[in-house]
Amino acid sequence: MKGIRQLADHLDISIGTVSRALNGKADVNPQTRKRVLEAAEKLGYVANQSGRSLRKGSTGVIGFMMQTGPEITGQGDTFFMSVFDGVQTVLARHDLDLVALLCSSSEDPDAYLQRTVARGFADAIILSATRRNDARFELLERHKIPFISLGRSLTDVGQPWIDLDFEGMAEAAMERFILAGHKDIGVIWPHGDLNLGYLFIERCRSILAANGIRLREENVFRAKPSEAGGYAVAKEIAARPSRPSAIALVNETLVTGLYKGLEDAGIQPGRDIAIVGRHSPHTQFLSPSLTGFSLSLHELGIALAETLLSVMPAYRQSYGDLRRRIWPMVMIEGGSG
Amino acid sequence: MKGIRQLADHLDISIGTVSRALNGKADVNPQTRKRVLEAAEKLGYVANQSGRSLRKGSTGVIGFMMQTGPEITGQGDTFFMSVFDGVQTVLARHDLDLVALLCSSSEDPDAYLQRTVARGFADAIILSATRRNDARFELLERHKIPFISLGRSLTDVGQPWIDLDFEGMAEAAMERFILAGHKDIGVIWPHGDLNLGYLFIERCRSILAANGIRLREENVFRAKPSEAGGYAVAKEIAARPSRPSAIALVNETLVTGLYKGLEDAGIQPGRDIAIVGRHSPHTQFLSPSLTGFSLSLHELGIALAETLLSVMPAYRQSYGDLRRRIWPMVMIEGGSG
DNA sequence: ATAGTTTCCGTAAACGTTTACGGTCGTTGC
DNA sequence: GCAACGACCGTAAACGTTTACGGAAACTAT
Repeated sequence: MKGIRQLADHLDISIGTVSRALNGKADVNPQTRKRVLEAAEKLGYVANQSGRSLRKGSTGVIGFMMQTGPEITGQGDTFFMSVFDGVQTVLARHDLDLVALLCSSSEDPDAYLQRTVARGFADAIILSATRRNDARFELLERHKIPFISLGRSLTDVGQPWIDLDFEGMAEAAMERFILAGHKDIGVIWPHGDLNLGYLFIERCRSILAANGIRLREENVFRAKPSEAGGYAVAKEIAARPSRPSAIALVNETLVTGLYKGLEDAGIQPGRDIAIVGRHSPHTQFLSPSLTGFSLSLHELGIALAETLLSVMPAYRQSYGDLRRRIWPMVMIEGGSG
Repeated sequence: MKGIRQLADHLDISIGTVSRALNGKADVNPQTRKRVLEAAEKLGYVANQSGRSLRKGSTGVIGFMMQTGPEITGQGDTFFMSVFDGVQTVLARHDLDLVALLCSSSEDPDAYLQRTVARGFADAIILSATRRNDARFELLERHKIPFISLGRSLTDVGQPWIDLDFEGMAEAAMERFILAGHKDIGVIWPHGDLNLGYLFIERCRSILAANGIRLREENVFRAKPSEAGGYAVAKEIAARPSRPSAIALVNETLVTGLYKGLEDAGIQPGRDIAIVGRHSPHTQFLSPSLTGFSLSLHELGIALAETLLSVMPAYRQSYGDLRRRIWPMVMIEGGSG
């Protein structure tokens, strides 16, 4: 089945009527509509995307931009797959499709985004891996394409965002450490320019300061957001003449490597060093069990989708004024700290 | 910058010339081409995707279909992100973009694919999570859209594929077990209808049979491809009056849960039960270290891209006749079996 | 100087839709 | 019996590109 032309010829009616029938417009005889629908189904006709979006000016696809490569910046990828699933449950109700816009690790994210939005590929976009200063925000604002971000940035063009409560996490972790009597506290700061790292570190620093404790610079460990990164930090800690008695981290992939590295050095998590981190499917079987923060990724996805729709003119009225949300996480107590 | 029309008016030349200049056609004055290119750059003009692909009949995008949801079917975690990165290094050379076509776990994969290909969304498609019998193959064949698959299927329409060497893995694992004197051997078969499970199990069975050992049915454990799935298998094993002395598995996400579950039951991997599995970033810090199979995901991605291009008419001549490949994995000896 | 050739550029058609507009026919209201 | 109206459908323009075609210069060869 080539196009609407063939379908119309086959039914011996005009393409206008066929189009109207297919799109559920009002002024078409119920009976002819039925004929059209059945024929389309039988012949497997689906409207060509290019023609349709050329005419309508919209594509019906929502893009979720993410970076590829062996090190997922900031999150693991079961993370995204679960979030996507939540996003789609909402989008499907509006006949919108979600695709992942994959930016190669060897390409500049800003240039990539520039290219794909100028091409008119997606009607709206969800950004992830937001950086401290993120030029993508201004780019999308300039192009007037609706978007939201998973994560805040210092760059602010007024768009809504949802961000995990890294600051609340920092507070809870630090207070827990302080209450337990720790004086020498360390923090792992994932490599890269992701804003979440800054948010976390700065809040840790201020909470400690408020309690008369100084976060010493040598206790701020930079690490790649991967198992190997966590392992490297453990080695570094082990090599210190004096090591922190507690450590907090924000990236869920680091923690397994960290555990292993510490154990290899004879340092037992929970006994010799307290650890507070993030939960993921990979952390559930650590021993001692991890004290960490957890959230429902599916629900996060739903919230992202709803927030995005709230900034899309065509859907704005159905969804209220969802602006910015700090997404809460719950702490699950374990034996690690 | 709206369209080519505005750009042409701004330069005071015709849109035809602008288009030719932009697309690197021969008959355009080098000087005007320079002018056009510079103006396009300055004004941020990029050709509209819908108009372009409507006219050309091709979109310049390659789709990689995958399922979303908390359980990545068949592969874990950073697997796909690394593969994508490899794919993109090749595609970028041809100005092709890769997007992930995300099929929600609540949607039928066949229907999803039907919809997206009929819409003319992508020029070519890479399929993953291939099932034992996979109707998607016939669908794409019928629509005459170039595609390959990561994984074989009983359904065969002649398209190229690349598949990990699960059978070689089965052979190596079984022979290793046999050589070590194991008589009671178990296998973990991931849930679902993925073909790789069948390939693995059947080859295990035949190798054992050739050595006079019968794979007992109660030693074939079905498990979800997740950490929790591995843990559940361990519990099941532990509950047995007599348990297998060796176990092989094909999914890399299972193994951490399996380790943990066994240890919780006082069964030590490597000492009380031999384990052979798959390597991934998450398995690198297990102790005892895993005896498992490993591969370069980046190179796999490159191979996938080249194979796909070899079935696309526009690129066929640049890439030879890449047909079907069993992708080798290397075994890394560890302490687990 | 003329014919032939090359270089460059403009014109217009085509790709597959959607939709504003207008037209036909039958029905209703007076 | 006529006007007004509603229900339905066909026509054609428009969306932003690419590209086949032809034509106007400028250049070359005779």
